[in-house]
Amino acid sequence: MNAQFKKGILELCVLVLTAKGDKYGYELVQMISEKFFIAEGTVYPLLRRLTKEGYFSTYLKESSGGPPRKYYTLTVEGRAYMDELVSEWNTFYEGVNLIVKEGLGDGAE
Amino acid sequence: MNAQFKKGILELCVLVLTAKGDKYGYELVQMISEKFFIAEGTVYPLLRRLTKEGYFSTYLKESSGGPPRKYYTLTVEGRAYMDELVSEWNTFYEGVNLIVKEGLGDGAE
DNA sequence: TTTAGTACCTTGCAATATACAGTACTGAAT
DNA sequence: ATTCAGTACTGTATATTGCAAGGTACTAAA
Repeated sequence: MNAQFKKGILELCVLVLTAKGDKYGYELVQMISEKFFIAEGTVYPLLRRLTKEGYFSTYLKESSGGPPRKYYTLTVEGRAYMDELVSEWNTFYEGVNLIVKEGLGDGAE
Repeated sequence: MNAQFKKGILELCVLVLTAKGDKYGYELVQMISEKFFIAEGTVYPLLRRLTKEGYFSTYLKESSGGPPRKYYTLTVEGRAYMDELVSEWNTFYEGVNLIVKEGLGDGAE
């Protein structure tokens, strides 16, 4: 999968995936990996950055069968930022799809 | 518009927009600008790179009302690469939309 | 002659995904 | 007992690419 496509989108992904409930890093890696390849080394720095920017708060929790997990909770600002990104994403991907349709010419232009 | 979203996608855009007929740089800038913001300084280097990589061939043509235009013609390799990118894009945006749906929970998860 | 529009080019910067390397815990297989 | 796979998090160096901001140069209208 084209690595460039993911720029900015992974941010959107981790934000929306924590919207309905706290998630830990490794769990997010697995959830996103179901849809397309993602490197572990990408997610953790991203989560740290978003936390630093105030979009997440975190807490540790013990795990049976491994080291403790760091859970990420979306803050109020995080939720607002997520809404903004989702809205931008919708505008964006629809625009791209129009261009693709226009270019490939399935009779709709 | 989030600048990161466009990484790699502008490449896809200029390729598909030349699929049905040769286009010149400024024209591509205008076509893409109808859907979302794009900086002129982004498109020209991109077109040069894709030409260097063998995906475009070019020719100059006089214009009434301005300097000569540089037209870009999609090569056979360019078309193959475009097909690949379109396919990757489709997989990608559908994956992202599933994640967004999953996260925002409109009952479909 | 000055401005707006057309049309192209170039450089430096910022953002971010990846590769790669490392730490550390648990449990099953050798 | 030890090795390995899986879980879980951290950190750094690198490559790619979009943007800002500058520039050149042509035509036509104010």
